[in-house]
Amino acid sequence: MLTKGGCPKTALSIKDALEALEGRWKLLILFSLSAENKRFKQISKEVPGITDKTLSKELKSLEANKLIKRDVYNTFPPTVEYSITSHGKSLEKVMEELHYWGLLHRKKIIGK
Amino acid sequence: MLTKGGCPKTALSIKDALEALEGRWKLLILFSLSAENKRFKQISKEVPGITDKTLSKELKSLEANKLIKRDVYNTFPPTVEYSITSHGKSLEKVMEELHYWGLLHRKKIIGK
DNA sequence: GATATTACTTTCCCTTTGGATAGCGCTATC
DNA sequence: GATAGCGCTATCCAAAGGGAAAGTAATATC
Repeated sequence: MLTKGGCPKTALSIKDALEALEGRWKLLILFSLSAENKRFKQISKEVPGITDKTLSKELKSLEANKLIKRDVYNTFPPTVEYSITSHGKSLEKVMEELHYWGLLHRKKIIGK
Repeated sequence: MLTKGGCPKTALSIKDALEALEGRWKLLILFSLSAENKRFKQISKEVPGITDKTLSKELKSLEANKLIKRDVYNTFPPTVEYSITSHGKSLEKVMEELHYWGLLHRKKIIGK
């Protein structure tokens, strides 16, 4: 195990990560954007249960942390395209591990 | 990339994982317990900022998901020992990846 | 007999979150 | 000229979350 259990410095960096990703939406939004660039409405359709207000807030937070990029095109009706940044892509492994663990967890606890 | 971006089934398992781990405390508690078994007060000291009420609630949720185990010894004052289960240990890789990403994120965004 | 100890639970209260709904600005379509 | 489309923002209000502080049980210690 590379991650030393209980080490305070390690705990701090885990805390940093959790703060940037807090809530139940951010990783799901990032995951949806990791497939392809999307517009606001598209994301809201692909992330079930999220409201416009919350989505708008989450997107701002993700942008502030440079995990996604926002491009506005001067058209009508407005076109706003969101894309994942390289920093956002660096979360791929985290999402992968979460994915594997989620499967395991469902088998073990949820879906018995 | 093994995790296919945008795949709905993958998104579902990520959602499962997020639901079991939601909030900013659970992973930190698990991380602290991954070093050694601990009692209530010890945990509350090692997870800075958490209140008794919240810790109590989080521990219950972790136990319900079989991520930790709770052992009560019939002593006075009471002794209650918490330990991580094998299912909890299966989160090691998630924590590792979060740790690495947290370091990266701090370098890139927080600590400039 | 006052105090400390542990692992909580309870109460009070304030802040944050989150849903529902409506609206705006401009164009194209019916 | 009514309506739909997009990407939000604003408002209102109910519900949930979370902190502070005190209480409890039984024993040991001073």
